[in-house]
Amino acid sequence: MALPSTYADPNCSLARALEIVGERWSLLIVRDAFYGVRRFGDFATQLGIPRASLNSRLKSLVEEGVLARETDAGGAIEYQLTDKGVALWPAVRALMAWGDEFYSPNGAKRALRHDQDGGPLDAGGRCATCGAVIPVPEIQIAPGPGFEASGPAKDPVSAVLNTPRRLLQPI
Amino acid sequence: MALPSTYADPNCSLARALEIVGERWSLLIVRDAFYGVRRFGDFATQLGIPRASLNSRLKSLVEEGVLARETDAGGAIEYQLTDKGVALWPAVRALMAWGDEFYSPNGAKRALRHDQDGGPLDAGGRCATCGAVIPVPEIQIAPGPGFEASGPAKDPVSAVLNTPRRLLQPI
DNA sequence: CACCGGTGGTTCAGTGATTGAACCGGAACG
DNA sequence: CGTTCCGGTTCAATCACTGAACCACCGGTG
Repeated sequence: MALPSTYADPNCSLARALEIVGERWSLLIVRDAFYGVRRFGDFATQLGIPRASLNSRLKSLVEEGVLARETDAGGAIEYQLTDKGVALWPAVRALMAWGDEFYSPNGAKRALRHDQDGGPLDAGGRCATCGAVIPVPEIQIAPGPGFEASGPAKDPVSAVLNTPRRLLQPI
Repeated sequence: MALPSTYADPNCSLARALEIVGERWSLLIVRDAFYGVRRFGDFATQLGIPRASLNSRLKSLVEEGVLARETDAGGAIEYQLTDKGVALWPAVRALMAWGDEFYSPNGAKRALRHDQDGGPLDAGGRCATCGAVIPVPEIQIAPGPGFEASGPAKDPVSAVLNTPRRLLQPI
């Protein structure tokens, strides 16, 4: 989306939201951030996105306050979801659910569970066991019935990502 | 998004979903379809989208089965949401809610209610009065507290759209 | 200090998509 | 007939994305 002329409609929050996360790659970067990816190089290899595009997207996501760019103890740069970024989870989940429903005949590619009690999450993000809406850090993600294993993982990062783990847990 | 090389990741339903509705304008077209817009010209003036782009998007959405292109009794062409298109509602609602939360300080720009009993809908699409998850055709949409009236409506279509009405109800 | 690998980031030409404005053609109307 | 409405197309100009090579910094190591 062009920065100069945007979607314009001042009374549509969807248009506003899409100005931020509607560009190519943006939501996939956010998804990876939910999965625990934090490093520039990991985003690049994981998504297969050109480094120039990745840099531009990270920059705009940081500007908009969806991601925070931080230097960790070892001096390495880390991109982490802010609260505003984490608030995108329902949208990400809804789109994933739609993709699962219409393009994954064998069931969800990723199964979501409540990490505390193991209950599966319904379409609304509610745990079937305890009935509560589960906060993001307590959500466990694992390969689901529709997952298609493509041989042993190519790179170490996706190997880790295809293992059951909690959202936001750093790699 | 390019048709040739896509997001690739075969195990991510988000990537799959974004291949369909992730292109510029696509989700806004779907939103307008929820609002009841059905005609080519109405989409064009309502969204301010170039007609060539609109045509290309409508074509791909029809190909993907999100919209259906039909000729009505009077011979006019109408684009309507299919069941698959209507299934995008939770994603659209989630993104609208995110936009409202972070970019509309005075509250939601559009208020959602259960048409049957007038109960407001929560973030999960549940009616506060009857407690049920409300099906799309029973959802009423109206200007909310964050709505910014910009003088009398310019064109008759947006005039109608800024009036309380049910989703999917043709203009 | 010279060298080295890892990592975040930049540059740049080539390609493809988006834009806006003008144009096309059929159908309904007078 | 001439006009208007409407879905759709054409086209040049612009803009964004891509891929591959390159750069700069940093912390070791010899």
